[in-house]
Amino acid sequence: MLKENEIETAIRILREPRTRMDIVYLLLLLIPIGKVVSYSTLAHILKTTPRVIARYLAMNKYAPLIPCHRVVTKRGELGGYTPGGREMKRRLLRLEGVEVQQDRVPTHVYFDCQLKQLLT
DNA sequence: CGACGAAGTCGCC
DNA sequence: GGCGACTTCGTCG
Repeated sequence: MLKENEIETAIRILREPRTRMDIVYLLLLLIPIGKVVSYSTLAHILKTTPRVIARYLAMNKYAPLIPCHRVVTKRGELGGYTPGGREMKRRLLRLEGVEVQQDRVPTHVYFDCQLKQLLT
């Protein structure tokens, strides 16, 4: 169950995204359960670099309300996760049905192409 | 304002 | 598969 202030935050972001960070959060909400996207693609969409996307996600105080665990490396590695670390990230992904082996995700769970198409 | 450093990526070996 | 260079911008001084 969400806390009241979390709900308020979510609604605020949905109604009026104020920062580039908010935009990233909105994009994350488009990812279906069981799929992932790469830092690289998000960076491409926002015309910035993967490093910056990672920064935005790291600042995400609302995890896992904002599903930043669905963002992984372009080459199939898990990438980081701030509170809880890789352990937590792997667990969250598995809960959503993503098969993770040796901290890597298979290429067929990537949602990158569809996400780009949604935005054209 | 200037400097710092980070949840990545690419090219080279 | 490991290593170094490069990138961008929120935060801190």
